[in-house]
Amino acid sequence: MKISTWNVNSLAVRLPQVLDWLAANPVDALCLQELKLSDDKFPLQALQDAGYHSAVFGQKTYNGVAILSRTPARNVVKNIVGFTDEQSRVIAATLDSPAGELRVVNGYFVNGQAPGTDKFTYKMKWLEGLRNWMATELAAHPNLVLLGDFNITVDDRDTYDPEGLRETIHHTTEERKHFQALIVLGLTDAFRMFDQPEKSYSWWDYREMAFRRNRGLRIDHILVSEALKPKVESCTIDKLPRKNERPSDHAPVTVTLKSL
DNA sequence: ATGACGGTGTGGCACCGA
Repeated sequence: MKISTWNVNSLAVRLPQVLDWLAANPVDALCLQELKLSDDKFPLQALQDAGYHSAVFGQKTYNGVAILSRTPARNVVKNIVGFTDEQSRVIAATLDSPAGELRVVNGYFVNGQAPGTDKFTYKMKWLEGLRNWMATELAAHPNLVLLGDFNITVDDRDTYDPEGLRETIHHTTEERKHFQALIVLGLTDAFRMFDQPEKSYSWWDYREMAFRRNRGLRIDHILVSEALKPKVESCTIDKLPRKNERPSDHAPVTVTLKSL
């Protein structure tokens, strides 16, 4: 089973690229973030023609998440249970495979702007709400992946300038503590289960030729539960779509699970 | 460097992302 995450930065603009990518990478599920469109504008038919069901939690202009899957999603939950949120940032669903079921939690984590701002405070509260809810989700679903755009670098390997960006947004001790709180629940960063190329990133600024200079961050993550850990075969970042015309600023990340 | 680029919605720009 292959599950992917991709922040597409507007599905209206990126639909052709998503369809091309799915044709080349027929994954079992693709979790999207930053749809930037309301549910009525979601390209349900085009994705169905490509062989995918869609569970959608859209929002006009900002945010918006969806789970595309080969088999229909069950028990869909929108946003963090127990945390009131005006913004469409989380969608969870259960997917079936011949070998069992998989709970997929897809999140577009809060950006947070800068430490000390209201948006940073919102990010911290949001992360606390997510952690609390994930404890319950994990108890109910042993086979679980939490994936998406975390807007957090885990450590110095995840950033092109660990010194210069120390304690700036996506690099603060406070954000990383919240990430570790998810790890403590029994989740594992699938990407770091394997040897990876140095300077592996999943996001590059559109400005200053950041992609060509590989000045990026690894902020898109796939965390797997304890029960899934022995099944993880690989976890990779696909930089190819970032080389397209009109690319998203993020690259898709894919985990492969054996015997599921 | 309060910049850059690219998205949205609005309206000839402002706001936001990371």
